[in-house]
Amino acid sequence: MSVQTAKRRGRPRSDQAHQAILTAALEEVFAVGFRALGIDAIAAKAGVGKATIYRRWPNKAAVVMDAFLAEVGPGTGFPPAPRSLDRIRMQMEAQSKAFRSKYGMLIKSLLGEAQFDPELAEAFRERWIMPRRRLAREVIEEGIRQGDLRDDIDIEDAIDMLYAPIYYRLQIATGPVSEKYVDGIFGQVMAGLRSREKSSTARSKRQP
Amino acid sequence: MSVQTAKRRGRPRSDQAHQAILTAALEEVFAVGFRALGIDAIAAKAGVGKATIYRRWPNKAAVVMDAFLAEVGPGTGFPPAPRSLDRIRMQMEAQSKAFRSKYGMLIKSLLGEAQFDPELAEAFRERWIMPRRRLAREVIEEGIRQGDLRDDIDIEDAIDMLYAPIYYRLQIATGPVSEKYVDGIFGQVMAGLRSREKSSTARSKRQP
Amino acid sequence: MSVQTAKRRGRPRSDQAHQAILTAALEEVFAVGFRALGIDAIAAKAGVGKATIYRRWPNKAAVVMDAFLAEVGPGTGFPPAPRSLDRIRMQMEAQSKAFRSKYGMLIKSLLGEAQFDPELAEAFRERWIMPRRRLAREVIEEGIRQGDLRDDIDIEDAIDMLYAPIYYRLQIATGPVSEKYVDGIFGQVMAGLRSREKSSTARSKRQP
Amino acid sequence: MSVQTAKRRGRPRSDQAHQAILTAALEEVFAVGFRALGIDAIAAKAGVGKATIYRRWPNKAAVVMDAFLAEVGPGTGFPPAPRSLDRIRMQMEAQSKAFRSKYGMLIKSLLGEAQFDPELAEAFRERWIMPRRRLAREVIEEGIRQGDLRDDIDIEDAIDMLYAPIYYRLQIATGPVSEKYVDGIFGQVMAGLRSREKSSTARSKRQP
DNA sequence: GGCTAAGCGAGACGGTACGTCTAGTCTTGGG
DNA sequence: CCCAAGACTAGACGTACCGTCTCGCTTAGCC
Repeated sequence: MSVQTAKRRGRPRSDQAHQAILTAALEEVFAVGFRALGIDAIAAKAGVGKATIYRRWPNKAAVVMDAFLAEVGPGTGFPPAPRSLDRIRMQMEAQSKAFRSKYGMLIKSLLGEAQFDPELAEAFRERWIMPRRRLAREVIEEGIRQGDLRDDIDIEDAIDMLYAPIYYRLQIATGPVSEKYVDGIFGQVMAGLRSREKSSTARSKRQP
Repeated sequence: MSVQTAKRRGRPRSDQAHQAILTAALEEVFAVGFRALGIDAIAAKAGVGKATIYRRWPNKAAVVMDAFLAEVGPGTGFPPAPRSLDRIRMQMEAQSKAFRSKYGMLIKSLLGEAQFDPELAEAFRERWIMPRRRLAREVIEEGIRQGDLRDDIDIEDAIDMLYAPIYYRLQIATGPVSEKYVDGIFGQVMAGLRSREKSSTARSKRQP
Repeated sequence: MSVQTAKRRGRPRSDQAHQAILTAALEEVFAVGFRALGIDAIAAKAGVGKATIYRRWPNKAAVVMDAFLAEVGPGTGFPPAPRSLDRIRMQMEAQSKAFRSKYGMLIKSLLGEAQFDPELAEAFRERWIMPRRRLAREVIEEGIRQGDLRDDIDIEDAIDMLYAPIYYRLQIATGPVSEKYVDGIFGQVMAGLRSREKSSTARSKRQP
Repeated sequence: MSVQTAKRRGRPRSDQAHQAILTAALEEVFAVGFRALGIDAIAAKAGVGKATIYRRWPNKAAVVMDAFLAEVGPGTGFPPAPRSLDRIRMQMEAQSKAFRSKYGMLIKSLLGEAQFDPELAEAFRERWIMPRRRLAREVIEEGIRQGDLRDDIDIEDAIDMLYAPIYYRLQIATGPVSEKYVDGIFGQVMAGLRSREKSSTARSKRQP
């Protein structure tokens, strides 16, 4: 509120240029890959001076990060499901599906690059990882309230167990991030998190 | 057979240069970080021509990979423990301890870089990840034989659930890779993998 | 006629801004030199928008040219002297003195820049060089009338011989533009221009 | 002699690249002019990396200076003439002819640029100006020995009077650097430098 | 002992991207 | 129509690093 109240003087920044840059960045990164991507190429394709890019972002990783988030949106909401456990599984499957798509390469690249760029790392964490973790946390808390999950579990740890393997496979490629894999992880983790009294019902869902 | 048997003609490669390069690479990478590291700097510090490096490694990532592995050794063996579950936990704790040390940054960097370099990715997988997975697999199989773990679990998935969170936190830094964290993950995962029977009928599991 | 008579519409140009720009330009050029001088810096120091500068001058050279001329005035008139030859010498010495002052650098810079900028070259010639040449021409013509100088000399060539060496030394620095130097040039050139007859028959020269 | 005795180690600099750069620089400067000339263009045309240029010259002016001198050679020697005065005139005419050629623009540019670049200024003075001044000095001294010129003249001043006007016209363009102009200057200056006893002979040479 | 092959340190090479800079133009809201 | 502010396109600049190459030299095995 207070930040922009003092009306900025001078020519305002062009939203059109902003959008053109993000679009060009995304096209380029899909065309040539993250490493081969050059700021000059983005500027040329966007019909923009390099200075206009550097005025807004510190480096190409930040541009691509913004372009990526502008494309995939803030949080890929989930349709409600009767069983909260189903919602978790659906969430994981949606995530893994994104990883298998062309955006998987982008996430790989951004996470890889983030290992060398603390600011990018923070942006990746706060703008990509955390929104999804918060979603997951809500669903898990709902599962606890519904009695499907034990009430003594560590939710953060639970989220890690569910989602870390997906990132692990994306990055290390010990195997595909297939739907089958995700279901397997989900099932095994749930075996440890599920309430004793309901375990028979829950278990039968996927393998009747 | 023929490669090394037929004594190479000409001047043999200098082991001294080899070692100097690895040492210099490690010192440099700790001094300035992986990204800022340059082949020229390694060559200069090692008192070696650049060509001597390129004759042996394709790029700096490969050099650092070798230097790293030469330093940390092949597999950090584990002292046997009476309970196989204890061995798994000890193994995880040892791994996380390495991640917290100065080598954590190296692993972060190598895994990050591997996202852009398929050859490095394969080297990282085959020379760092897989040896440790094989170790883990042995211990888990032992746990199954001892009846501590159910015999219907997917061992690969189990390894992922145990170790992926450690890499996840190393890279995404949603929290520290502390001993407490590792124990928490271990406990929750084991809650789902452990045999229901109190390990008394362990021997009978393989012949139902 | 129409340009200024028909009262310009809209807000009139600010004389204050005009002066601020010239002052700022001169200060800057003395502070950082002509090459390092930037339009942005002038605008900032003058508290003026860049457009206000470009609305009045085509480039920085023109600004500095104007600032320079506004400072040194149109023509540095000379006090009359009994002997016209003395007036020429005095004029040369005054010129060389200006060259040794801080304005020398400005003249050097403007003349240097003029080699790349035809408009600046013309401005420099018409507004700096020519007024001084005309002054010199008058004095020489007076010398001829007085019989001190031969009446068959080429006045333009004479001016060149007298003044060119000063510019030559300013630019090429084969030696200082000292008073002694100027006197030497004056003396040698005069040796060739002076009337053979000891100025007694001066009046008779125009009717041979 | 001593400088290069300690045989340089490493790969020697390529004379071929050196030559290609100078040739390209000259072609480019004639094609687009000094100001519009870019290091990138030279590098591209020469088939050379930019670093190779910057390794040898500090900036484009230095490159063009070298290219220019390599083209016009060290000193444009003069054919001997019976009369030393004739040799001076011939020398001046040769110089002015060069100024009228395509090299005139180069000299203009280099001298203009030299006003902003002390190193270039020194190079221009020592490698272009001074060799020609030394030639002129020799001829003038010969003229004195032969008795054509007075023996009390200041030779440096005499050279300035003869040559400065040519540079003056080149730069300020108060008129063309024509042969007629040069002859005029020569004549008038000589009128002041010539020995009295021989003046009748010398004068009749050009206007019999 | 001479020959040939390969390795060695040094450092120049072509190439490419970077991020900075300046110029000159354009777009705001306000006078 | 002018003003200050500041964003805009365009493109040169000089740096840095990469991975290759070319020197003269050294170190080995083989003839």
